Parts: sequence; C-alpha cells; structure tokens
Amino acid sequence: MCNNLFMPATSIRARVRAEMTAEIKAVARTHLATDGANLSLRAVARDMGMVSSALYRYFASRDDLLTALIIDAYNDLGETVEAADAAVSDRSKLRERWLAATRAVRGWAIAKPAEYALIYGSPVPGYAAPADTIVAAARTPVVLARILADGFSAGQLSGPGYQPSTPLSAAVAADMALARGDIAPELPDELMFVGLTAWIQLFGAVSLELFGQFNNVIDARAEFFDEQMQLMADLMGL
Amino acid sequence: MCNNLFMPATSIRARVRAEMTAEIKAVARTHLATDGANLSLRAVARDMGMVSSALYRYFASRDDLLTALIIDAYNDLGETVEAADAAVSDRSKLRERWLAATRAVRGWAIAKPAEYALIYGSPVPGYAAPADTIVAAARTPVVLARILADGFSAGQLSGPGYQPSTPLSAAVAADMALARGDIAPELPDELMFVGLTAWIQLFGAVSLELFGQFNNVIDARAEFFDEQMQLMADLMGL
DNA sequence: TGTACATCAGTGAACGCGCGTTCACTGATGTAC
DNA sequence: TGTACATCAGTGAACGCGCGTTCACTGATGTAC
Repeated sequence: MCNNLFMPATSIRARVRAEMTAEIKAVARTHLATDGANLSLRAVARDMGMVSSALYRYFASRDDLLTALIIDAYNDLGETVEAADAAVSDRSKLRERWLAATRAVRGWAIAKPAEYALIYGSPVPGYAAPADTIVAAARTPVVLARILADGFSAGQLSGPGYQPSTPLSAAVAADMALARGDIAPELPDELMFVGLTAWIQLFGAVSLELFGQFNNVIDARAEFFDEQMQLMADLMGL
Repeated sequence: MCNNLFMPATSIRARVRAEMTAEIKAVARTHLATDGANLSLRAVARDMGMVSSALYRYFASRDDLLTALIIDAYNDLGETVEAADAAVSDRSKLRERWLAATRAVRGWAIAKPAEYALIYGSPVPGYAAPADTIVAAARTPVVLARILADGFSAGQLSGPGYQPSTPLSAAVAADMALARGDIAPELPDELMFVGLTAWIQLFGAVSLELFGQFNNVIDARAEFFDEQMQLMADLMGL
C-alpha cells in the first residue's frame, strides 16, 4: 500500500516476528515427539521462557498452531521427496526415480516420526483440518504421479506392468479421473489404479513400520521396504 | 483352592464384578470415539454414575484400562475376521476366503473407527503396550496366513501369482522365516513375501481411508477396496 | 531532525475448568465354624 | 441355622498438578508530520 522504495523488504519487526513464529513452531515440534498431538501451549511457552498468553500474539489458538505444524510437515515431506526425485538426473529412469522418492518418504518418516504421525496417523480428536492443508498434502502424491505421467507421455509406459484379472468397475474408473485430476490427465485408468496401489503400499508400509506392527515380524526393514517398492515398480511397469 | 463342589462356578460377586468390568469398558469405548486415546477415567466414572476412585477396584490405572481396550479390540477384530473366513464353506476357494476376510477387516474398521485407530493408528504417547497384546494382535494376520498355507498344503498354490523381478535378499528371506513362524512353516519365502505385501496393502488401504487420505481422491470406496484386494489375490495366485 | 502518536510484544493475574491417584471410611455381601 | 469375622465395592475429600483463553496493563519499537 505505501510505495516506500527505501523501506527494507521486510521491516525489522516483521523479521523478528517471523523468527519468533518459526521458533515457536520448532519448540512445538519437539513437544510433538513426547506428547503426540495433545500439544500444550503452556508447555511450549514455558520452554521459550515466555508467559503462555504471549503465544496468542502469534497464533490465534492451539488449533491454529497445530494447523501450521501440519502444513509445515506436509511441505517438509513434499520438499524432501521432490528433491529426491529431482536428484535423479536421467529423468527417463523411472524406476530409479520411484525408488528415490519412496526411500525419501521412509527416511523422512523415520527421522521425524512425530510429524509423520501428525499427518498420516489417526486424526487428532476434536481437530478438523482446514482446507489450507490440501495443497501441501498433495505435494508428495504429485511427485509420484508425475513419474508415471512422464513415463507415459514419453511413450515408455503404455499401461501397467501387470493387468489385474478383474477389470475396473465404472465407479472406480470414474474415481481414477477424479484422482488424477489435472496432474496427469492423460494417464489411462488402469495405470492410475496400479499407481494408487503403489501409493497405498508405500504409506501402508511406512505406517505399519512406524506404528509398531513390524515388531517381531520384520527385522531387515530397509531391505524389506526396498523390495516391496521394487515389486510395486514391477506392477507399474517402471 | 477350596473344592466346594456346591458353589456356583462363578459366585454372584464374581459375576457382578465381571459385568461391571464389561460395562466400564463399554463406556470407555464410547469415549474413545470422541476423545481418542486420551481417555479420561473421571469422565468414564461420571458416565457410570460412580465416583472416579471406584474405578480403581476394577483397573489398577488408566493404562491398564487402555490395555484392556486394546486387547479387546484386537480380539473383536480377530473374531470377526475368523468368522468371515469360516463362513466360506468350500475351504478350497482361497480367493473367496481372502475377499471375505479382508472385507471383514474393512467393515469392522468402519463400524468401529475409534477402536481401529486405537490398535492401528499412531501409538498413544507415553503408553507402552505390554506383551499381553501380541497374542490378540496376531489373530487377524493368522487368518490371512492360513489361507495361503491351506492353499499351499493342498497343492493349489506352488508359489505366488507374480514373481518379483528382484529376488529376495538373504536378510529379507530370513525375515520371512521369522514372519511365518509356526503358523505356516512350510510356506516358500516368495509366497510369504507377497502375502506380506497383501497384508500391508490391506491395512494401508483401510488406514488411509479411515484417516482421511482418500478425501477428494476416492469416492467409490467399497468398490475401490474390493478391486485392490482382487489385485492382491492375483499377486498371491489365489 | 524532532516530536506526538499508533502499533505491537510481552506480562501477570485471573477464570473456570480438567485430570490421575491416594486414603480412611462405611456398609453390604460372602465365608467359616 | 446362627453368629463372628473377613472380604470387597463404592464414597467423598483431598493432593498436586495441568490446561486454553481473556484482559487490562506496560514499555518498547515504528510511523507521520
């Protein structure tokens, strides 16, 4: 509104405010690890050497802080996965890209289990995620979808590597259109379907491992995960 | 210890006690739906018209009550799945048994989402599941494994329906031995591996659906689930 | 450049509520002789 | 069969703690003239 060209792009106050906001979130993240989603504002304030009411200068409520943490987590994971995919220089090596992206998901989840649980675990009771989260939530699936879409548009993939014996019902075929949206509009239904299978397998494997269902069952977890993802790559025909 | 043959098998007091215990758990289950795993003993007592300290006659602590709920949930799910499998009269129809069992898992989870979240969701912060839970937790996987084992020992299945392009590493092969334990000791590693893939897909699909990741992606959820499970049946060669 | 005013971050007290767990107790139900 | 005693379920008060959120306030930092 004021066109003062001599003002710094962000005023000192704004910068300090941004730093404080970031620090509050950082402290809150450490609390997630021990308290899970029942995060205490007062505990965060205590750790920061502030009085609890001071936090209300930065977040309108506890739910707002949670929402910010959720969006950050989706973005952090999304960036990690995007970077892992982008690091594969030969873009036509689809299987390598798939493996790099899925390993990045698992690596991130193991490094930040509380944040993973926040976004992929059981929903927080009494908390309704606002619509702001969906864009951030989509980043990781978009990376995965684009691997398939790239392969398809380059003519490397004409369909899935494995054709299910049961043809897709009309209702599910309609959902495939919904699911691919404008990310990969040209992808055939069958390929999209096995892509979703692989997506489910990916997050299923990570969740079961993190949430303790592999105890006494699987020890060589990295190898097991890799071989699962190889099987999914087979299925998709990568 | 006293061999009084004229005593009722369970005394009145014992019967009343069992009923009270069951009712406490029932009330607690209704609270799970709204509060998630941060269940309040006082709220449960209030709902039962008791004073909160009275609950300590039945459960030594809040964690003990949680443990009981977890074991009950595993057993309830396990029984449901066992019954669904048992209802397929022709035991050699492996695909039918697989579909019946997996639909039972999804149906139970949708009917009792809070209990599903309790056992398959993110772990409760500060709560460590005691060893008592593992037997109950194994019931559902055992049903699934036995479908494969039955098929294998009847000669219907010699290996998986799809051979992964990547052979199993030694470490993962060793885990297969661990995983099949004494439930299905004769099952080949490769078959066990795709069986675990299907297990991950099953719980991954149910968890993603229940925890909200299908929103704006999949509408025809029952059909989608079914077709996923058909694909898994293909993979296992059922 | 200096001054008057507006904005903003953080304080401290308070409101009104919740929680798990312990403990001495009452009164009813069961047990042993 | 009747009585004395032991067991047990449930009470009510208390301990010591936690929480989210509001509100009037102080004092520092920024803005406009």
